[in-house]
Amino acid sequence: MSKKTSHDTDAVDKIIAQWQQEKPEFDLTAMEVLGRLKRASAVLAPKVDKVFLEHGLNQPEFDVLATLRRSGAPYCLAPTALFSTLMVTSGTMTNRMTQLEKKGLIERLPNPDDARSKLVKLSDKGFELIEQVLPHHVENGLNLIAGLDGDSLANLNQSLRDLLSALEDTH
Amino acid sequence: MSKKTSHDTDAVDKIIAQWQQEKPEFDLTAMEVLGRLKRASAVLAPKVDKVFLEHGLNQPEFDVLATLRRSGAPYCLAPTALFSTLMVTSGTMTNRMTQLEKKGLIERLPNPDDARSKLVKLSDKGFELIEQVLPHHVENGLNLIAGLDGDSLANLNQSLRDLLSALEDTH
DNA sequence: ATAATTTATCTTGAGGTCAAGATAAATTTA
DNA sequence: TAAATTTATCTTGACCTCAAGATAAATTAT
Repeated sequence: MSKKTSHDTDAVDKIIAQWQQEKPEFDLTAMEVLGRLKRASAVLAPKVDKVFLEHGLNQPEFDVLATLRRSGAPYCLAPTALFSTLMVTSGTMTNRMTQLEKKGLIERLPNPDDARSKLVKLSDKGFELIEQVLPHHVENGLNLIAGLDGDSLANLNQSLRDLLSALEDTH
Repeated sequence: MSKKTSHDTDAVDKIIAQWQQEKPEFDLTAMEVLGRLKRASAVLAPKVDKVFLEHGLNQPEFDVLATLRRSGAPYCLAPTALFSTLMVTSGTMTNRMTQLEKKGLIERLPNPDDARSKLVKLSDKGFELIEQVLPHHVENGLNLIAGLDGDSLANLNQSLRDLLSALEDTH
């Protein structure tokens, strides 16, 4: 039961130590941080999902509802706006919309400006559900990062922002 | 073409600004950093995969070969060791092994100690392939993080380690 | 030793995603 | 304006993953 004094190790340290042994000639800097990033995502994902599942949603469904909700009234976007923000293909978005419509959480309205698309709108039921889930999601997130002190958190956040803006800059 | 002076924004800043507008009563600290973590993984994944694809492998296949390779000679592990490390189910591992065996990249040997399992071993062909991919993978990783200066990188790495060891500690 | 339990893996069925191609509306060009 | 091109979405088929249940060997208890 190691206290988080300052020099705890994680699963990635062990992986890197193995590579160090087998491939001492490599610069493992990137593999280490990229491995950690991937692993952190993988470990966190199911813990985040848990809250959605308790409300009858899965992560993809939550993502759509949350995107609509945060876009502000009238909570209505074109499919292209949705799948661009969510970084999925149009086919994936079609599939999600079908599911959400089946559940009565969104409605599809004709787009007066462009007959090729139908607008996607949060239904009353969808709005109520997302309003209900959101506070639990926020709370859950705070618990998940509770193990980090303020400095670590601020560092993590800023470094990730740097990384993302560097990556997104490059197209 | 914003230079990375110091205050670049990323996609998550925009998302948080929307939530701020719609839900000013929430503490968004966690959503921000967790969102960034998820997004960074999502943006990086295909860029990492690219190298594997160029060598006829996908990410899951690479993960298996790499795990065997870094375990050291004789590059042979039980399926349980593999799927535990890789955080996937036994069924997923069965599936991956079938694919890799079909490609001749692994062999399955009887386990002298336990007849319930067959050991998974890197074939000569698998060994050669992973040796060939590895340097490109390492190089690619270094390029992907090239946008971060040394301090940011060290901070990111340590914060992620803190987070992971906190999460993994808790069972 | 034999039955009960645990451990290791495989099988099956369902779900989510993507790439590529199909449709159809909007826009541009001739 | 008619043809060509572009844009927005949907359809299809294949792939990867998981959860739950099936199988079979190893271990423990009686």
